[in-house]
Amino acid sequence: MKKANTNKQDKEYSFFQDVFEVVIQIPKGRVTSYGAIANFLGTKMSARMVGWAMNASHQSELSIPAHRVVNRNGMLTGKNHFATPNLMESLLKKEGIVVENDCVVAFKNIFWDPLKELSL
DNA sequence: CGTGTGACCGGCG
DNA sequence: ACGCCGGCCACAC
Repeated sequence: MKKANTNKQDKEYSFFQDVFEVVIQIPKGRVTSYGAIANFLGTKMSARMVGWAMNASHQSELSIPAHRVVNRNGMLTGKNHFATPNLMESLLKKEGIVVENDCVVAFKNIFWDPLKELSL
């Protein structure tokens, strides 16, 4: 047994868990972008990982409000990965967020930056 | 152990 | 203004 390969094995928490923790803390009626979360984690360049983590959110036992996470354009890019494509939009509307043409209206207004909010 | 992929972002032509 | 391309990290096969 050698191979130690990824030493992060030592950590029980995975990159996903970190992302979930942040997403869960998103206030109701607010939205954030993958890049913002990635930046908060320190990997702004790898915003893709955030999206990837969201993919695992379905398997996560925790309830991950992935519908509050959109791309920097405010577009519901990940809606296709939900149980139903219209689920993401429905959830957002329920929270008072206006969605039009799969795009969050006033995205900048309700944008929630973990770096600014959590980093206080 | 190598390769591929992925719900992104930013830069360049 | 628009479209294409590379990059970056983590996970699955």
